[in-house]
Amino acid sequence: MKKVTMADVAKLANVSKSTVSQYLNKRYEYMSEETRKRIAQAIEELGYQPNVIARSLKQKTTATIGVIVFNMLHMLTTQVLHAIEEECQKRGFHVIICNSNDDPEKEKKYVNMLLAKQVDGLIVFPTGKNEEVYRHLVEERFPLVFVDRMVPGVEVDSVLLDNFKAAEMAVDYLASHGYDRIAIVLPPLVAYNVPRMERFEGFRIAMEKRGFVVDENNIIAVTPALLPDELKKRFAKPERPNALFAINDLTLMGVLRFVKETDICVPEDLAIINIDDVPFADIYTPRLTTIAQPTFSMGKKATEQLFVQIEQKRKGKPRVFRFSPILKERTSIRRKD
Amino acid sequence: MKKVTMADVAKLANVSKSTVSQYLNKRYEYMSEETRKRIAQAIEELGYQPNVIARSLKQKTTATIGVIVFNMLHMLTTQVLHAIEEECQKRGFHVIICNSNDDPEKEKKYVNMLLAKQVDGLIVFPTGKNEEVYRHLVEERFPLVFVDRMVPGVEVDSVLLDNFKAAEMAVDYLASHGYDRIAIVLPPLVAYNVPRMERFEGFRIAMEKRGFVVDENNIIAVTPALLPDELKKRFAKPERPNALFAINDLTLMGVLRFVKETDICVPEDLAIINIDDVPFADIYTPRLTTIAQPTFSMGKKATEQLFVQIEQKRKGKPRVFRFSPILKERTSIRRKD
DNA sequence: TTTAGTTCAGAAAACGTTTTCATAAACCGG
DNA sequence: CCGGTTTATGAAAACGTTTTCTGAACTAAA
Repeated sequence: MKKVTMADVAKLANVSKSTVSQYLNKRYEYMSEETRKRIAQAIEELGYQPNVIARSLKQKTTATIGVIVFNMLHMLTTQVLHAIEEECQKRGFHVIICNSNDDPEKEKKYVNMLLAKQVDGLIVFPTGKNEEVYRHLVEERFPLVFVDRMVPGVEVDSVLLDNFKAAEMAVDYLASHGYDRIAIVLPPLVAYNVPRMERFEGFRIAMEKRGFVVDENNIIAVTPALLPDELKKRFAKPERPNALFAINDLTLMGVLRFVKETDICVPEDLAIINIDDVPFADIYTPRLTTIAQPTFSMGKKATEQLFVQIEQKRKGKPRVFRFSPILKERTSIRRKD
Repeated sequence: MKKVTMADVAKLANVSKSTVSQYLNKRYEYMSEETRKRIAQAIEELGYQPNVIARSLKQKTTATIGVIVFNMLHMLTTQVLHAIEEECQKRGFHVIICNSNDDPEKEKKYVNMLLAKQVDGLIVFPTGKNEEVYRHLVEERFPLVFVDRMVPGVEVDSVLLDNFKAAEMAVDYLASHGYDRIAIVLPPLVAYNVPRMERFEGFRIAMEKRGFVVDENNIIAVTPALLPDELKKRFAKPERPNALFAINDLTLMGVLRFVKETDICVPEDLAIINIDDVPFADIYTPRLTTIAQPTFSMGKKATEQLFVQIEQKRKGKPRVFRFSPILKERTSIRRKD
């Protein structure tokens, strides 16, 4: 479709391409009112639109960043993405979004494709299983920030929830409301999933600090799909927990499904708290007390941090930004007397 | 960071750039085993990665499409986006995602920026208020498909829910379960929002077909935030509805909030059905009967259709693809005797 | 030996910008 | 009227590819 180029404009306006280029870049210093008019007119007349690709080639900058996420359907992702888009929009940047689907191979492929496409920076929700790839990026001092997860051996600016605090918050809130048999429910622990580990560790430590013992039986680490059954098994055993701490929204769903399939009353028989605010928290019965992540701030921060890297080729040591979780007090926990 | 170019490879391999280019494009026809080896070796040694921007400039194609959505946080958007990404991934294409936030000005700006960036096609969840922009695109025969909404005066391939059928489905399901005072709840009607209009029209027609009269009082058209109050007002009046049809997930939230704030029992006092499946439908009490959109298929179709346009510069008349809604029978409606 | 294909590979011209540098024209004070 | 500034513009070389064309070297047929 688009055919008209700068040369056409130049011809019509009776000036050289250089002059048109100057005009477009608003370098009006030494340009007569007259020429300016003629160029404006020519552009108008031809409906000229500069070709950004050509400009990119010359300038070695594309005003585009890449974002690779490991799960597009996750609420957290959506919300952080939203903030990233908004921040980029402000700066006239575009966002290419890629879904690694938690597959390291795909993630690797995407990193390379995006580099080939000359993106100016990368925000990654890392699978965690591509150490060499990440490391290569930092060696090349390529602008990069991690979100949600971080990767142990790799030093990169990272934006994360303060997972310890979140877990501690959960335990404290439950304990201070009189609950004493707290179980944690989470997907199986794996080393490369840092937040998961941290939440679990935070839980353990907070429990100990409170003088609670963490019964093996009260660590319910199983993939979400199997959760309802696993919980039923647990509740068939003695010393039932009277509170459940679900490590994220997905496990919360498992917990709620379990609750629904049994005749357990929340919060009378069982208190529930979880990390990740969910859209239905307010309309569920009982209203769900949750520990929200400040997703919007996190996305904003990640983008800002990426831009400081882009602008001033990385100065000091990479930093890890920990965001404070936010307790949303509702009614799935009630003072126990 | 990246410095090594085709010229470097050529030098090291002792061949010309042209030959390297041939190699990269796998045009091995007239290339000696020997040269091939040397080039491969040189590429390996230098860690060469082709610059896609340069290629794009020459080839006038970027292997990138743009997607402009009017609401990034909407579930439908997320899911369709997911499908789009997946389809593009298969074809080695990238997706630039832009959020117009239902602001026509932003949408227009984005269209132009994406064109300037030479994307190969555009999938738009249109605001509906940019007729000239859309029209310009179709005049230029630029590959374009609309999703979710369509735009009356503009002929473009569009992927939509069969909204009439969805509304009819709701009415029929309610009616066949013995409900006779059905109210529709929706945001205020506006002409540029086609699905909203269609759902409303579908509702009216289905009601008439069933011999129901649609009482003015049973058209609750108000912005979601005000819904709970508006519903309370309605329920203070006589001839209360015994069933509510919420036109989408957002209005459903309003309805549920209302329910929660009163002592109305679902489904005993009031049946609820809505368009858009929601993630908590299964764990809510009662489990929510919904009319789901086949979001994944819709995203897939949109992408496929875009690619037929990209490949064979649009042949016949644009088509509108209507996707059948899917009734998810749960328990927020129960046979009324 | 010449001729006519083959096989291979390089030179050079695009693609549409930006940017540097040169220089023409106009002005200006003495 | 003359050098020196200032003001305004253009020529041309990049940027890193792809692609077309040309031609060298080799082979096989005449």
